[in-house]
Amino acid sequence: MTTDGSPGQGLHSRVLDTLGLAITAGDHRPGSVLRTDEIAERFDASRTVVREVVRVLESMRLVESRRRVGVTVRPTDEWNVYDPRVIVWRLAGTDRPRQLRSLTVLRSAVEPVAAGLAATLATPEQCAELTEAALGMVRTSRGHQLDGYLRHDIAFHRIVLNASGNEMFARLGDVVAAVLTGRTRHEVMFHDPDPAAVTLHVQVAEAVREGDAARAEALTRQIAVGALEELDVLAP
Amino acid sequence: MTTDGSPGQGLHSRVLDTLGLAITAGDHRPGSVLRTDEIAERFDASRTVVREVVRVLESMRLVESRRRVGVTVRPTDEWNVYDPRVIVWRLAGTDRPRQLRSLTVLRSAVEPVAAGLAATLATPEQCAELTEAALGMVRTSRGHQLDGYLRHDIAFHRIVLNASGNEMFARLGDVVAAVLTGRTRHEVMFHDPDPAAVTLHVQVAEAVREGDAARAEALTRQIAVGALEELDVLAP
DNA sequence: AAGCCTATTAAGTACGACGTATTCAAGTGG
DNA sequence: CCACTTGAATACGTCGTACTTAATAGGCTT
Repeated sequence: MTTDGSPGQGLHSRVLDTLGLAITAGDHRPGSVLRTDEIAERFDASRTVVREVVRVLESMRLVESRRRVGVTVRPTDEWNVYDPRVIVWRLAGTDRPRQLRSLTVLRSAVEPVAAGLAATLATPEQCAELTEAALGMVRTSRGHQLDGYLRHDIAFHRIVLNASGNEMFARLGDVVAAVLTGRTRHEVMFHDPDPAAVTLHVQVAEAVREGDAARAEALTRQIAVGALEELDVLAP
Repeated sequence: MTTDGSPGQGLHSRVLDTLGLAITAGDHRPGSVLRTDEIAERFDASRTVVREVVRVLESMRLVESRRRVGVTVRPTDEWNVYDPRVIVWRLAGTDRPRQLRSLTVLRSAVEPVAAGLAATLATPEQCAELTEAALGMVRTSRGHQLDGYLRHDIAFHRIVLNASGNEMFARLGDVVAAVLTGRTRHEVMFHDPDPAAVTLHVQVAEAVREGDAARAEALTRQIAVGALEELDVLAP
């Protein structure tokens, strides 16, 4: 509720969220048109509010508004798939598996490089936090403490991304959090996390602490490979 | 006018562009507040238009609008730095060097992985286009044909990103285009492109055509290293 | 001095009007 | 019969005003 693509309270947020979810879920096919008045009536909102919502959807490149024709849904490959709200919508919608795969592949590309940079740029404080997160993962890796494990896992990857010193990487923290959360909440509710993965995280923290960029990168790449393989088993 | 973060024609676009540019350039510091009525007067626009603009800026997480207080500029590290318009604004603004570096680092992480995927997923047609682009680079790499070279360079990287089959990668085509354009338009207006880089592009096309994922990835990583080194020479 | 209450402020929402570009179709001429 | 022009219809774009709501500041009470 506090962060990102949260529903919010106002009328605007409600309409935006509902419409965005419907579009990304495919309820309105690319090419189909919506009329502002229709939307206004459907949500019992004024045209003012609907227009503002449309402008935001337009900025996400989900739709295009043209005179005399209406608000047309754009082709999928033109969407701003990096917008946090779009990501949330798509993860909640029908093509969630595809989205999860896309994001995991993106992670597998970005995180190793981020870890390598972090190894040379991380402050002592960040190193301490990273070690703490890794130890937290170890502590919670047994006995169905998936909640706590997830929390430390997210913290770990967020710290690495932040410590990389690259703002573009840092902004992917929310994405990683969404992916990890989604994974936990769907599949592995039964068995504990893979011990090998836990070990790898500890080793990454170690490598970062020692400033060994190559090792941090290689180890993180192994984590990524594991995540991709896990996805291959579970997703179509 | 046709693509991305282009000014457009309407009043809305004009106000949005001017305000977005001003904010990203640091004319309005994070924490400072803007009032809707002020903006409306400043641009001689109605409150309606300004409100729609503010909603879009809010969706980019550049600002936050709160009752009784106004529109406050958010901290830099909360901005949606992946929004094409934000990227364009920042590339046109004062911290252009920092932005160029961030984007190049992102490229260096993503493009090698994308090339590896492309090697196994590219269609024959895409392979042909890729080869054609590489050959175009060779043809235009001598004799101050920087315009043509840039065009083929952009095409090359765009094809690789598209052929990777990952929508997140594909959407970075515009970013790469912006970076390459920016690089050409600023520094190397004098000497021809590095012959080694040209050769690497040809070899990448070759590797993709042959389905050699590891080689395509490694070669693209070399291109990325070159781009980073080039940046070190020119930027602070 | 601490806490409550009220007035103020600026955004949120709504409605009605007119401007304007774009489309479609009828009509005209070749 | 086809191509072009012209006009009407349409749905977004912009505007102004009025009212509502939430957050803040400042004064009042205890």
